[in-house]
Amino acid sequence: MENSELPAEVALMWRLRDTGRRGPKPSLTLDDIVRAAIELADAEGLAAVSMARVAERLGNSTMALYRHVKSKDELLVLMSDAALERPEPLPDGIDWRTGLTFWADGVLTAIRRHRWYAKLPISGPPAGPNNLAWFDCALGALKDTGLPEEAKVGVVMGLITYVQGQIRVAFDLAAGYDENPAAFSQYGATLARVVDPRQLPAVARVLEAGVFDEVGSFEEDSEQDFHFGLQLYLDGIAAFIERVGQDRAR
Amino acid sequence: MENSELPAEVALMWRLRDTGRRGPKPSLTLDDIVRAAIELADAEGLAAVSMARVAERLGNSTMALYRHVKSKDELLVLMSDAALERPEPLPDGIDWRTGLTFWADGVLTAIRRHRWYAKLPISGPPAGPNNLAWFDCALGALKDTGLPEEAKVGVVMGLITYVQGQIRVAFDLAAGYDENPAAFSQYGATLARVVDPRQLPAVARVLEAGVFDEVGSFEEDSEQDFHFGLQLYLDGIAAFIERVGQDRAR
DNA sequence: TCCTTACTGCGTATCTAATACGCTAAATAG
DNA sequence: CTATTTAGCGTATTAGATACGCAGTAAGGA
Repeated sequence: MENSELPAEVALMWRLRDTGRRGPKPSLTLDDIVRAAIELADAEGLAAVSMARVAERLGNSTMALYRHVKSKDELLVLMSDAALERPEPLPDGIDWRTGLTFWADGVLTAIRRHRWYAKLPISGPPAGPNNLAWFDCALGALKDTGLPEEAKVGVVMGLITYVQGQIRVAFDLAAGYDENPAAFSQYGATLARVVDPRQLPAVARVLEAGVFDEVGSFEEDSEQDFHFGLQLYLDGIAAFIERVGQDRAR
Repeated sequence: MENSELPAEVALMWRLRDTGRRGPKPSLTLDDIVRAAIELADAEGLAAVSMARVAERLGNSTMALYRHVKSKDELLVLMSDAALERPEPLPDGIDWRTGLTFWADGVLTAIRRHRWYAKLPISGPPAGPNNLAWFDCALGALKDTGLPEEAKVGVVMGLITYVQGQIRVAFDLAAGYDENPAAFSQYGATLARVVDPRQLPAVARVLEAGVFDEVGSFEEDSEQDFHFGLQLYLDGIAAFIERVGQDRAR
């Protein structure tokens, strides 16, 4: 029960701080702070999250926050766990592929509510309660595949990376689009202007095929890209499961 | 030849600015600035890259830089293209799978030289000369697969996302490890302390199997993870190529 | 009950960074 | 030779993180 040995941020995420007995009643709670920061980020983006703005939102002074978090980075870590609410548990008896697709859609939906999530730096392997719940959920989907535990972890880590990467790209592009739509609709034309077919023959071929000529609705396009790439990765997992099963049968 | 219609950053990346005739000779060039910024980031990390530090490195004043770049963000965009030197062209007649593996290893090597690269925000689809060269290289590897151009683009975009995501995670974790190695070696123990097997059965199973008990050398582990995930994705591509080939045969 | 002490909120001050603005001087076009 | 551009740069403004220390509060012990 020695919380002292746990990394500070982990203890905070699980709210394991030994509640101090003496002194004034805190008028702020960690939950308040994290919630306010998340609301601010939702409303005005991650860049708007400053200690001062968060404190203002709570009607407190800036420095009061530092009684509850060691630094802004620590606050960001707490936000990153709190933003992902608990996953819906997977329906029972579902096959792994359907399960992981369901899971990936869930991640996408959860992060869509907090687009800044994809911009946060990764501070370590999943350790907060919500992140671990998602991790558990994905691992659980692989329950009946016969993969050894270590392989499940590898598969899920790769999937997380893929999913978060795809989301990050999609949101960054969408943000760039909102900022300067012209640059995007011109994309094909711009490339055509700049690409020398002798230097970049494959890009030139793509341009000639007109792939970049019209960029449809971003939301739809990126949703399609997301699922397309996801299916590729899931096909890869299927091949891997097959391979491991055969090795084992021998 | 109207450069005016090109997005400003693209024109800069391709160095298409119409060289001003009048006025004093510039003592700084854009290349100097970008090179200095990259050296600084290599040496002390992205956080050390401030306009002041870059200028200092060049023996100029801070504000002089603003004659060449509109903002720090623009400088970051220029850095992100300049940091990826040209790819080695793929050996001729190589099959797509070997080609993409070679390509992915090349990306990994290139980014390893500039670890901050993985932290940069994505500002748009590839548009700089170096980024496009890598894009071309990957597309070229799929030349003989019979995939339609649009599908090639989708496959390559997904691959880029996967590769960069994996690299980002690996470097962030490595940075976290350097900062606080204890937190990593304790990871398994920490989870064991905090995980309730009824709440997170799959994670508990992984812990019981001892998967997180010893975390080997990070460089090696992440290299293995990188290739493992890459192979999964490539298996997925193989399945996709197969499928498209069959559809076409019908 | 009163004192000790841990703990809270917060004012102040410092440091770092981005960048707007406007001046001066250098080239070159005409 | 003058008007026009443009480079470099000094100054000042704004924003943000966070160190430091004071003052008041409430629980535990005497």
